[in-house]
Amino acid sequence: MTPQAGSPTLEMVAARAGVSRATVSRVVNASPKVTAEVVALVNTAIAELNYVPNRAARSLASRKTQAIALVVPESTAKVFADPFFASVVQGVAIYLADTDYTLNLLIASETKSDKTRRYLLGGNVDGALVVSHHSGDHSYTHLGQALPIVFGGRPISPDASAGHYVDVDNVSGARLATQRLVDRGCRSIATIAGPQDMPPGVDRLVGWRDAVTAAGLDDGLVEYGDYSPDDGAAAMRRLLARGVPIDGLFAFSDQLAAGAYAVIREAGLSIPGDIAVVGYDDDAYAATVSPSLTTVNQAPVEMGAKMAEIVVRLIDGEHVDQATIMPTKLVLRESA
Amino acid sequence: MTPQAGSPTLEMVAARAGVSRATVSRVVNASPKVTAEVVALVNTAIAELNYVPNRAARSLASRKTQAIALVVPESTAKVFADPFFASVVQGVAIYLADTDYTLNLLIASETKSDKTRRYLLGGNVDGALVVSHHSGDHSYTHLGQALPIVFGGRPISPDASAGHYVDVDNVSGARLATQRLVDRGCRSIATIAGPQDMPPGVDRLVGWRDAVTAAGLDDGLVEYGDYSPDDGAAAMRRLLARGVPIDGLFAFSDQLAAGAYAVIREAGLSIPGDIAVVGYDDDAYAATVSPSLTTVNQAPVEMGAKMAEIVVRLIDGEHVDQATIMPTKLVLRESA
DNA sequence: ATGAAAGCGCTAACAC
DNA sequence: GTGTTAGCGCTTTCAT
Repeated sequence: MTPQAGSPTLEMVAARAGVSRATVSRVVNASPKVTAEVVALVNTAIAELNYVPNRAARSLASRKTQAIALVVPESTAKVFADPFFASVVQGVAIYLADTDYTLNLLIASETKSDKTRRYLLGGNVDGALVVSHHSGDHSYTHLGQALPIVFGGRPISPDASAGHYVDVDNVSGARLATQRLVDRGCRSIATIAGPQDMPPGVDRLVGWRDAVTAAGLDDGLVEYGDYSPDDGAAAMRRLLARGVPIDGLFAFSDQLAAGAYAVIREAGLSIPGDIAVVGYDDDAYAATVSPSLTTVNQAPVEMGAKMAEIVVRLIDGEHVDQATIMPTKLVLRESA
Repeated sequence: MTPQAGSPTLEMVAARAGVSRATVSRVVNASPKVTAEVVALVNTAIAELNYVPNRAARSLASRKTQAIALVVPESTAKVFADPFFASVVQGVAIYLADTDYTLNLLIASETKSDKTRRYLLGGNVDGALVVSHHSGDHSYTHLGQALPIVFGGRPISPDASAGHYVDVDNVSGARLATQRLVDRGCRSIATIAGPQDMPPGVDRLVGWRDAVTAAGLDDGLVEYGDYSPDDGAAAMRRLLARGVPIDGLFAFSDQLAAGAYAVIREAGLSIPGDIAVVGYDDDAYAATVSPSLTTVNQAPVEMGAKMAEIVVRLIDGEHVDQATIMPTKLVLRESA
C-alpha cells in the first residue's frame, strides 16, 4: 500500500510481477504468445495495483487513437431535437461502448469548418462518422481519402468518390406505406411529399408512385411541404381543394401527417373512416396522437450501430461495400 | 513540397523556422515570453506546413487530456429520445466546441459500470459530466474526489459530498405554471403529478401547492402518473371521477398533458374554455397539439452549456458553488 | 527570450 | 516466450 503519486504505470506492474514491461504490454494487449502462468501473474499484479493503461501513451506509441469522431454539422444542431438523429447517435454510442473505441462528439459549425477538418486530420481519431440533415452536405467527403469515414444518408449523386454511407431504404419504406393503403381498399391515394432536392424526398416519392401505379391508381394527387405540421396542413388543404375525393393519404413525415390530421378533421372527415393516413418516421407524436398513426419506422438506432460497425471494420482494413441500405418496417396503428 | 510521411511534427516546424522545438511549443501554447518576430516566424512555418499538434503527445507530456466525458447511464439510454436530455447534450457539445476540449460521449451500462469508472479514473479525461433520468442516481458521486464532475439534476439529498450539480428550478417553474392558471381566473386547480421519489416530482408539487394555497384555493386535487400519456389519461379520469368541478389543470409534463387532453375531450369539455391546462417541458408535442399547449420551458440547452462551463472552471481550479439553479420560463400558448 | 535535454507511459522491432 | 532497446511528439525544467 505504498502511497504513489498518480496512477500505477505499466512499469510498476512489471516490477511487481517480476517480468519486463514488454511482457506486461503483451498481456494487456492480449498477445497470444505469453505463457498462461505469466499471464496470470501479470493480471494479478494489474488487479492489485488497479492498473489502467494510459491512453495518451498508448496512442503515441501505437499511432492509433482508439477514438472515433461523430460529426454533426451545426446547421443540423437540431439533430438532437430530431428523434431520428438522436436515435442514430444513441445507436452509435451503444455500439461503440462494447468496443475499445471512444466516441468524440463534434459539433461542426459552418464558420469554422476547418477547425473540424484539422481535428479529423490531426490524428485525433482513427475514423469518423458524419450525420447530417442535408444528406447532400458531404463537405467532408474528400476526407475519406485521409481516414475512414462513414456517412449517414446517401449523397446526392453517389459516385465512386462519395465514400461509404449507410442509408435507409426510403423507396421501399414509402412503397410499404402506400401498399398498406392499397391493401385496405383505398382507390384514391394522395401524398404530401417532401422537398425534391434531397434524396429522401425523391426516393419516397418514387416509392409512393411505384405502389400507386402498380395498383392501377392515379398518381397525380401530390402536394409538397417541408416536413412541418404547418406545411402538412397547407398541403392537405390544397389536396382537398382539388375537389377529387381522396380516401387514402401518405405523408412523408409524421409531422406532415399531424398538420393533415387537423385539416381533415376541420373538413368534417374521419380517420381512417373517410381518409386512411400513413405517416413516416414513427416519432413520438405518432403513438400519442388520436387516432394513433400508422407509420414507417426506420430503425435509426440500428442505423447508428451499423455506421459504427462499418467504420470499425474500415479501420481494421476490411473491405466494406460503399452503400449499406437499412430496411424499414411498417408500424400498424389506428389511422390505416 | 517535400513529400513527408504522416503529418508534420513540431520538430519540422522548428527546423523550418530556424528555432528550437521548445520555442515552437511556446508559440503553440501562446506563451507570453516569445518575441513577436519569432512568433510570426513560427506561425508562418506552421501555416506553410499545415502543422497540427498531436494530441496524444501533448497529453502525455502535459498530463492533461483536454477531454471531458459526458456520461449517460444506459438505463437512461432513452435520453436521446427525450428532447430534454437531447438538448442538454447539444448545449454541452456546442459550448465545448468553442473551447479546446473534446467531448467523449459515454453510455454507461449498469452491468459494466466499472468500465466507465476505470475510464474516468484512467486519466482519459480532465473532467466529467453526468446526466441521468434518475437525478438520484449519483453512483458516480464519489468520483468527484478524483476528478472534477458536474451532475445534471439535483441529487436526492444534497450533502457536502454530493458534488457539483446544475439543476432546473422546478419549484418556481411549477409555481409559474400554476400562477398562470390562477391569474386567468381558475378557482379549482388540479394537478397530475409525477412520482414523488425523485426531486423534480417533489419540487413541482411544492410549486403547485405554493401557488394554489397562496391563492386561497383547495390543494387536494392531486393525482399521480409516470410522465406518460397513458398515465396522464388515467389520472385525468380519476380527477374527473371525483365529481368536483375543475377549471384548471397543471400537468407535470407535456406528455401527461397529452393524455389528459384526450380524456377532457372525451368528457365533452373544452380547452381552455372549461378547463385551462398548463404542461411542463415545452416539448415538440406542446406546439403541435391543438389547442397548442401553454407550458414551462426549462432551457435545457443553456443547462448543458452551464454544466460544461462549470467543469471547465473546476478543471482550471476555480471555485464554483456546489449548486447552480437554472431559471425556467412560461411559454404562453392557447391552452391557458 | 531561447535552447538543450530529459522524460511523459507505452509499443514494437529485434535479439535471445 | 521474454527481455532490450529505441523511440512516438510534445512539454518543461534548467541553463544561458
